[in-house]
Amino acid sequence: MAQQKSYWLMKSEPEVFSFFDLLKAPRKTTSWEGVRNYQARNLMRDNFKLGDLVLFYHSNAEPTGIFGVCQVTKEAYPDPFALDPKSKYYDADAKKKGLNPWVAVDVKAHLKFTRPVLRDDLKKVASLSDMLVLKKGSRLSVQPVKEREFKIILELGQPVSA
DNA sequence: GCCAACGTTGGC
DNA sequence: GCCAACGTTGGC
Repeated sequence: MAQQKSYWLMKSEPEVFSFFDLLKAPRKTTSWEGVRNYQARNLMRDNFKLGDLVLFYHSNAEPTGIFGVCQVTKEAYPDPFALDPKSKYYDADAKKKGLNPWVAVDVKAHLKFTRPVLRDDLKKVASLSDMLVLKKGSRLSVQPVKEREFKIILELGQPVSA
């Protein structure tokens, strides 16, 4: 049976880590660590598959929007930062129990948009109005995206190889 | 900087 | 198990 590719959106504050940081990273790859929300974790742990494509969204920024696409290059593995007391993602409870519930994945820059698809652009497209990221109060940092939505966004972003 | 919406914590 | 209080997210 053919592997079905899934599509995702992940938020990052560009002050912390932007899509441009990812382009400059060694092998244009980063570990996506520090997710500390169960719903987001479950998506990464159970549903992220090699080759899945991820929209890279800048949140809490000026401007907010999608700047490119990355690809899953390593499926879920235990997030080492959860057990590192020096990390801001440290989870003392996980350390104490000797049980790390958190996972990371690796993603690699895949496409960069020649025109970022800003939040305001997304809001103008009626067929994207169901997107979770556009809902008021939506805080989920890892979200599923429909193939249909993904394709529309690619058209808007005019991507080139990253 | 404000504040609404959300997820988590902890007292009961 | 309820729910108020709290801390965080993130658009504006």
